[in-house]
Amino acid sequence: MAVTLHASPMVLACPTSATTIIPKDFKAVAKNPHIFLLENCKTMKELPQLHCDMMKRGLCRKSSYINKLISACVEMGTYESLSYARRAIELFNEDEGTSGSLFMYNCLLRGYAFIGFCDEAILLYNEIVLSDIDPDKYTFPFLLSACSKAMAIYEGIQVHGVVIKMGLEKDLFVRNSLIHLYSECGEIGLGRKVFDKMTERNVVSWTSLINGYARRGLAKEAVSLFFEMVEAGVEPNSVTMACVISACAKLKDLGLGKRVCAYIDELGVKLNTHMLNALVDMYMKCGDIDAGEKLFDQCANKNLVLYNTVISNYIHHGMAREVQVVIHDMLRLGLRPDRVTLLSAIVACAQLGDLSAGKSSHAYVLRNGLEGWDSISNAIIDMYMKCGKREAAYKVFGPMPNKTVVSWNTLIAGSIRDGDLGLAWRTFDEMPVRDLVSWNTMIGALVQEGMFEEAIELFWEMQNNGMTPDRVSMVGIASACGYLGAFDLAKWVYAYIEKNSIHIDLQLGTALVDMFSRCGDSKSALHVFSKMDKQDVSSWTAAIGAMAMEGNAEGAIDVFNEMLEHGVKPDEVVFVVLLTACSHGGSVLKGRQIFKSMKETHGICPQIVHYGCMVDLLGRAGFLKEALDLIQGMPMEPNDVIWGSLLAACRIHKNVELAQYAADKITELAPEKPGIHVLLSNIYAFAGKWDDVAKVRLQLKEKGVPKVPGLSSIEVNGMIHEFISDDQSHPEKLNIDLMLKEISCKLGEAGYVPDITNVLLDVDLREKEQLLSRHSEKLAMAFGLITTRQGIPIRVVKNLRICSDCHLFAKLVSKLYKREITVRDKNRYHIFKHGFCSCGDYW
DNA sequence: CTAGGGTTAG
Repeated sequence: MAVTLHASPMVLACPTSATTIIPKDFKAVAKNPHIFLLENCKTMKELPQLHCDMMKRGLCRKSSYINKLISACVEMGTYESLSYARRAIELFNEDEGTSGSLFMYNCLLRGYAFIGFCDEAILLYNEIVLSDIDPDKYTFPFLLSACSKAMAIYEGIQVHGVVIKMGLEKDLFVRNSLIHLYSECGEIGLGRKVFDKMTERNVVSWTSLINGYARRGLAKEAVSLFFEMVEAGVEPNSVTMACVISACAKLKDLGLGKRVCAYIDELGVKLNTHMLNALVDMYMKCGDIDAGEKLFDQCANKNLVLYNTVISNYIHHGMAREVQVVIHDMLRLGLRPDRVTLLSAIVACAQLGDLSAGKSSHAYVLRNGLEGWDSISNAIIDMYMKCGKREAAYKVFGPMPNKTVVSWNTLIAGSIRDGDLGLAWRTFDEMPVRDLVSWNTMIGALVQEGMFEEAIELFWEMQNNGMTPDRVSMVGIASACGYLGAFDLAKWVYAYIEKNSIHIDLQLGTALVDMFSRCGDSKSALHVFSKMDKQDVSSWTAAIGAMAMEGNAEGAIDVFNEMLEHGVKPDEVVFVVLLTACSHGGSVLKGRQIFKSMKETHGICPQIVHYGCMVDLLGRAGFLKEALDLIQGMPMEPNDVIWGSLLAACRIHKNVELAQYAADKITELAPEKPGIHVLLSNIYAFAGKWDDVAKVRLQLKEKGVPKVPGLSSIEVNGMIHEFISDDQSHPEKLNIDLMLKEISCKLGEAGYVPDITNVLLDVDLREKEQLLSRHSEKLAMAFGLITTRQGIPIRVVKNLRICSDCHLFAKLVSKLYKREITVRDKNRYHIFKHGFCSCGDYW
């Protein structure tokens, strides 16, 4: 007695292209024209009419005709055609004296299996049972195959139970289907269990299991199982070989792939299209595009799948133009692109921002009824979003009957790309199911927007919602930690990655190096860097940046030279970091050399940022004249940043005249630039030119030029506390005030005199000191002294550059309170110990 | 009757 099954409500709509039916016998054709027509019926256009004609002639009472009709529908393989077949069986049942046979039902089940309509297959199965027909050993392979295609493990396990109840579990085909099911659904252990119990195994049993391991990424096991199979005396066929080759492709292990190829030669397995396809895929996935292309070009009769393989690999390597060329090529050969081709085509349009090609791809999709496949619709949404056509994207999304979490994620990512964080949030809130990608996307967006605390908060919230952070989550959170200088959290991040053995790839490795470097722990930064299994310019740049952060020019140059020894070609960015390191370290000589070598040795033309670095380097060191000469000899027009660097240098070296000149230039180029006026009035104030100070102040007021407020943060017990200048809002305000008073007394006794040159106003001395004493970094330091135990280092992060008074203040506090204090300002790290700073007072 | 190729979002 058979048992009925429960189907989940999800219905996958996946039409596929039809296959050609060729008549076998012309005499039979003449005798049975309807059979001939049915065998050649490839679309649903002609079928209803044919069916009608058959009914008129009473042919529909013959099961052989209905069987042919069902076959035709199964071959078409669309939801529409299969529903039609089902109606045909119903009509057949309604006729007196006829009822559907198990063969018919099995045939239709095969159709559902073919396109992975698991729920429809289960419903049909229930119908079979309810009409008192006992399913047989042919029924279950189809049913299981439908479950496999739909990745419906829950339904598959139910079917497995029924199989046992019906005593069919010893059938070889049923067992093979079960292995396949578990392999497809990633339950390789269950597949292995079925496999181990078998007394009789054939090549399909082995191949299914091998493929299961390959799919799980356990390519090593897959390959060794393959050798085991050969030893057991089972001869591998081309399917087995294709599976093994694709296992190598997944491993991205070209060496192993080549060894397997040699073995194939030895065994004498003939190369067929499937294997060739697997080979091309392997070469391309392993990064050897040329080898893949060569094989592809040599192939005499390329089929659709081979084209699709090449096209999708092009997409993966960002070769969107090549995709368009190849698609053009296949159209010329008369090959009809299918849904997989279209998917790549649309992705290519999205990458290129090619709206017109995207639109025609969309039209092709609609013409060929491919929109039912949700991946296609999602790709179209993404394409329209990337082409800046938000409305068109929503037009596709709105009526989509089969929205998935990917559809929602695509919208979110699109909104973020548009800079519409509000819309992204609303979409995030609105979506019915959120997955890891949804959370990671939002976290990434917050990081990009500079909302680091919020990013970290969302990171915890994500875990409260049952999500386990992955590699991508860690990349996002690592940069947030870096920017916040949240060292405790940074250490946790790294420990978490180690504990959960999250693979540190290029992206994550670089993020971690950067994180530790920004947290002032260059040792850990270099440690992570050395543990990365691969390094590129970006990761080397991050490592050099760790040196730059410390103002260690020598170290930066050493790492740079090491990079060159490893044969890594420098790019524009690495020189920016390198020159910055020289600037912070005061290495004028080295800086000049590196700047010169850019073009002469490395063939990289200095851009405006590099000139900016040089002006900064020269100006800071007091070579104001040389800096000015450099600016005036630049091959491009100097911008406000360049003049800003010079102005800052003038402030340090108190050159009022040149400062005025630079300030004029800046006002010309960027009248709204914040900070410049402050800097200039600073210089005037120093020179006692109070009239000019007043003028600048007036300008500031009139134009409403924004002044960036000083902002400092400190991490205590994993919590980030933020302070703005003259902060009155912190709950610990009273204690902080008391602490500041205490410090100021102690410092006064030690001979500390506030450095008031940084206060730009002609207010009286008392007021100046008052303003100074409430700088955000001082508040943060005081808070740190209150809340942490003796001997615990205090780490403060500031959004602007530290002022000279706070610098002096920190030095003395480090000595009097015997505390190590780290202040990361906009540019670099200052580590205060025993009354001295790591920057050597040069910053 | 069972096994193999191509797939979107961070």
